[in-house]
Amino acid sequence: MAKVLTSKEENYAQWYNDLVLKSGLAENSAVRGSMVIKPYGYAIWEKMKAELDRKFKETGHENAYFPLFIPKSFFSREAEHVEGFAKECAVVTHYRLKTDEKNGGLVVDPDAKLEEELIVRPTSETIIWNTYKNWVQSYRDLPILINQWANVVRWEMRTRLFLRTAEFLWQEGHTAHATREEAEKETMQMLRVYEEFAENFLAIPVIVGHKTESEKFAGAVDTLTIEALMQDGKALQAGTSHFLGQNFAKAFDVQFTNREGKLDHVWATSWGMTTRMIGALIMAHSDDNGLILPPRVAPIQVVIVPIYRGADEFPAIAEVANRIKAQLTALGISVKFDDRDTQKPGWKFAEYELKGVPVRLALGPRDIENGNVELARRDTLEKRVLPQEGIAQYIQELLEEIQESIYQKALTFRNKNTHKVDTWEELTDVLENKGGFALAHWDGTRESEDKIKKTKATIRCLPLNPEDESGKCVVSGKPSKRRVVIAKAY
RNA sequence: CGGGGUAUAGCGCAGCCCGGUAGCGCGCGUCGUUCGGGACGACGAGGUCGUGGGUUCAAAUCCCGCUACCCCGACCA
Repeated sequence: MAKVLTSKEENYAQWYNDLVLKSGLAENSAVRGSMVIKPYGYAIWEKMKAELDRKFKETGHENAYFPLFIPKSFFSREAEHVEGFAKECAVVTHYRLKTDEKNGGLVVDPDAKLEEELIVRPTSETIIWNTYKNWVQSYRDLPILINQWANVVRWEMRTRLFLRTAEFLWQEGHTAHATREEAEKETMQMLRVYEEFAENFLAIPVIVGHKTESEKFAGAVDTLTIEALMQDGKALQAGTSHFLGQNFAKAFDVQFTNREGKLDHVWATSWGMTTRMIGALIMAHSDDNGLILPPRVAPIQVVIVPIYRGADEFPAIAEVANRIKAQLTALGISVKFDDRDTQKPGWKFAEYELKGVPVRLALGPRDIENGNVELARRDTLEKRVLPQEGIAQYIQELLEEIQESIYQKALTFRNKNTHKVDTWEELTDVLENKGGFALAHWDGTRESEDKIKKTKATIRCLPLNPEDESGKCVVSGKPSKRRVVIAKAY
């Protein structure tokens, strides 16, 4: 088969880019740093949304929608928050265009300058807290448990499809609580939601933990993260959950009367997951033949490809194909019978491999004669000829097996690429030569962290539930009680 | 914002050094043979060579300006 992708061994970044374009997930748009998410890519996003949304509802949350534009003054109320986002904001300064009388064409009408500039939201904490202020008077109004599905804009210098685009889609949860404990519990609960989603739905094993002081979200007291390992040995932050303390409540003056009749500021959290997760999905599982999608997130779980010579051979094949399709559909499995006569079987095989469809069935005259069907697994590329009888049931179980097998493969990869290191030399060896996660002792100081950052790697997280183990910081040699995760990251 | 590069058909590129009226592969259309791993043949359609100026009998090609995009840094979900 003619390779359409660059090999990932040869050039991982090129492989990734090729794969996104050729599998039909997305393409670069005419707008700098933005992308067009094509129907197939969007279908994956919709499946992710549906699953997460279900989990959010289960945990008591509701969806709402807040404005795209945020007045600049809102933005500047929380000092760290401004600091963190100021350098990457798109700003609306005017509201009208006019015809240029000298040269023709359109120009911004200087008379239409806004009194106060509007920021295109890079995240919605400020506009939301400005709104919540009016919703909260008493402890009886709490908690507020709201999520929003939206687009946000961050004017990044360099962009990459799905991983870092100027505009991206995400969900952002923003909750308000009467007590610190409750807000902390919420932060942890949502982190666990993401963890479960990544591992069980996307089959991506993740390490959960706290960000360091310097890596946490601008304006947060504590940032929790899920960190995934990609096949090139780089880490990817795949979801975050922040405990915001009373920072935003104080900045936006959100107070309530508690049970004791005293005024207090509310406690806040925010948490988010983005279309970057699609990038993670691609880089965690796929190979040189294309995407490998875990069945739970695959928009098409089974494709049926007919093989026939003359048009007279087709009806008998179509009859069996449609029967199998109906049986699978009845089991809740999404099936496509690709009966186009404009592409040939070999072309279709390659195309669905590129698109990562977990199971492919091929039906030809030979199979019709023998009552068989050829089944091919995308993840292992293994092919088997099986009886048509009972095939739907078999596939239902097989899809579960594939889901698990993809997860196990990713887990094995991560374990193989996670190295305990005890000296600076061992750390730099992992970062420069081996790739993957380095587990190292760190003394907890900013100085040591900065020294680690000089290697272009970062402390990805301080894992939850670490094994207590005393050791010495790989930078300073000072005593440390536990290991942290260090890696180069996207 | 610093360094480098690119702009020629829907996509990927050659042509530029050495000026002479635009080419290749893929894709696309029609017809025929094919169809169990990205088929083959024949014919055909498709380009103001990013943009503005200059040099010249003549500019995709040489010179100057502008714009956009890409890559490497700093920043980031």
